[in-house]
Formats: sequence, C-alpha cells, structure tokens
Amino acid sequence: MRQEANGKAQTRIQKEKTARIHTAALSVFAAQGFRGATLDAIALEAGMSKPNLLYYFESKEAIHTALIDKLMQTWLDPLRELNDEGEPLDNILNYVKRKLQMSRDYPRESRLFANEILQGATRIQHLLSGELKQLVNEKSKLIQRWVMTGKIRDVDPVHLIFSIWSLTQHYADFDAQIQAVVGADTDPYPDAEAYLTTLFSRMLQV
Amino acid sequence: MRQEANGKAQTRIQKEKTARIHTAALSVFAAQGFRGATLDAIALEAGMSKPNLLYYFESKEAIHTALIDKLMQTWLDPLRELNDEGEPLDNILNYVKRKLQMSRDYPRESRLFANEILQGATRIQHLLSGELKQLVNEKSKLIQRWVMTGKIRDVDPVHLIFSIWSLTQHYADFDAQIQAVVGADTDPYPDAEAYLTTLFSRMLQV
DNA sequence: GTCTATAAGGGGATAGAC
DNA sequence: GTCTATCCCCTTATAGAC
Repeated sequence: MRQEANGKAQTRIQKEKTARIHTAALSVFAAQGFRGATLDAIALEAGMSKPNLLYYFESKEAIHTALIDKLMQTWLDPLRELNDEGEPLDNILNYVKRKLQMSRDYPRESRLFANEILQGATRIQHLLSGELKQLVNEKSKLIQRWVMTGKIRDVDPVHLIFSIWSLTQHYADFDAQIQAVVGADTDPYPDAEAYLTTLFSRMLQV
Repeated sequence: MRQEANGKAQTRIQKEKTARIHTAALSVFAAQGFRGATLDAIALEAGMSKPNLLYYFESKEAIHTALIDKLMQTWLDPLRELNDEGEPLDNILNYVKRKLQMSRDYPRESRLFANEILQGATRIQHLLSGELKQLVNEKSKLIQRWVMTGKIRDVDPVHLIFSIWSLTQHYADFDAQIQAVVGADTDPYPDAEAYLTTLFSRMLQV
C-alpha cells in the first residue's frame, strides 16, 4: 500500500516520480481518452515499469482522478480573475487572450478536459453543476452590470462565456483539423488572437 | 464472409439490420469513443447478439469506418452550399443557423467527429488535408471577395470559418457542461441562436 | 523500491449447431 | 441468419524475489 497517495508529505524521489507519472499520463489520457490509454503506454512514456507505476498509484483510475483534480483546481482561474477593475471591454479581451494562451501552452490539459466533457462528464458532474455553475452565475452578473451601465453592448452573458470557452479551447482541441487546413508549418495562434480580438471588440464595443 | 459489406445490393432485411447497427453504434461510439465502445454495448443497443452483429460487419473497426464515411459525406454540405447568391451577410448567418441546427438535430454525429479530431484524426487525416482544406480555401476566397467589395467588414476568412464550426458544434460536444450551467430543463438553443446571430452580425455588418 | 512472472477478467472474433 | 460456447489476446492488477 502506498502511504502518500493523497498528497501528504513525500520524499524528494517520490515527488519526482509522481510528477513524471502525471506528465506521462496527461499525454496519454489527452491523446487517447480514458479507455484508450493503457498503463503500458503511460509506463513507457514515464520511463518506468508498469508495476513500478502501480507502486505510486493504486490504479489507472487513481492516476486519472489525480490529473482531473489537479486540472480543475486551476482551469477556472482565468474566469475567477475577471473583475471590475479597469475597462470592462479590456477585461474581457484580456480574459480571451489568457484563455487562448492556455490553449497554446497547455493543449493536453484542454484535451483531457474536452475528453471528459464529451463523454458525459460523469466524473466531474458535481464540479460543473456546483462550482462552475456558481462561478458562471457570479461573472454573468458582473457582465450584466457592464451592459446595464452602458460599458459594453447588450449581450447574453452566459452565452458570451460559452463562446469564449468554445473559441479559445477549439485551437487546442481541434488542433488536428486546424493544422490540416493551415498547414503543419503554420502557427495559427497569432492570427487567432487577432481574429478573436476583432470579434469581441466589434461585438461588445459601445 | 459477408457479401454486401461495401454497400452493394442488399435485401430489405439486410438494410434494416445494418441501419439498426449504424444507429446503435453511432450512439455508443459518440458517447464512449472508439476504445470505450464495446461490441457488447453496440449489440445490446441494437437488440441483437454479438455474433449476429459480426455477421453484418466483419469487425468493430469496420462499423466505425462505415459510420465515419457516412458522416463525412454530409458533414461539410452546409459549407459547400455557402454561395454568392443573395446578401453575403445573410448567407453567413444562414450557414451559422444551419450548423447550429445540425448540432441540435445530430449531436451524436457531432460528437463522433469531435472524438475523432480530438484523438488526432488519424483515420480521416486524408479527408481533412484533402477535401476539407480545399473546400475551406475555396470558400475563403468567396468571403475574401465579399470583404474586398465592401459587402462585409474586414475579417480573416479562415478563422471566421473555424469560429463558426467551434461555436455551433460546441453546443453538441460540450452539452454536458452547458446543461450543468443552464440546467437540464432549459433548452439552450433559442438563446444560442439569438446570441450567435448578434455576434456575427455585429462583427461583419458594414 | 523495483523487477519478473502471473493471475484474473474483459472484450473482439470465430466455430459449429440449428 | 442466428444462436451458444469458446478461443485468445490484451490489459489491469498482484505476488513474490531481489
């Protein structure tokens, strides 16, 4: 039985190994989905044997859960930081840029999340209808106030948030399709940022 | 060996069975992904035994391929029909509405496609970098002409197309998340259509 | 802590009776 | 055409030596 599987005190070597497993599992789960991922593939990617991997995590499910939990802690941070300081439109545009940057920097995390939602979100249902819903409601009110006070044009706040998620995560999740269209040698992100800035500016600017 | 696995002449009963398998497999593949889907689950859903299922399709892979091929025949039809008749902005708005309607009417097809892209699109790579890319280039030129002649505002045509795909398919693919936020008893599509119409109108109207 | 060997079970596919 | 029984590989997880 592993002693420290739930994030308690760990030796340096334990931390290093669990981190390597996290990284390897993230790659494999993001690329293959939960069922498509195998412990063999994760162990290979992490450079250790399968039993060794299972010395650090008690099951495949446990690795996946750890990854999802870790992801959900930070995934909503950009939205949480949407606030009432400065110009409302700039705040929204900055949120869009930050989310797009996350797609670029953490495409595996985005795909892990997308796989989870696409297949019914059974493992994170409680987070979606609890914390996520609550956060969307809260930020919707903020956006609604901006509309009421004439800071931005009239818009459905909830669908505005959905559209930001959709448009930014698309560049990570549908990367295979985007690369096929623009060519593997072309970086789509500069054009994407320009396009999204234009889109939200024109839609919201009074 | 099945004689008619590749869409040749079939008896009425063969057609009916293969259709039932298609429908069942679509549900299961869309919900679970290729690896997550099992022949047991498909057979159960189709109301027949597993060997019976394999009498009509020689393998799990064959069922999946048949579904993907069928899907790809029609998936791009709305974009193909984007043309130069009538008002450019109306054409684009109609394309958006039609794509959104497809998400509503065919969510399983959308998720099947999303699963495929998300996991690297290895099985349809040739279609993406062939037919799809070609079609996007062609329609981009059309949109570019509308920009040049001042029919719509200046916009990156390729990213405009990406954004239409992203925003409309999002309502099918991320349904679990959307339902968690708006509530399972609320139909998000009317608001979604209003929101997307506003979005693209404001962005493109001269 | 890490390994080799292996148990246990799921799942794709086939054999052969009817 | 359809079924029951079964094969066999793949995959998760454990046993036990080192």
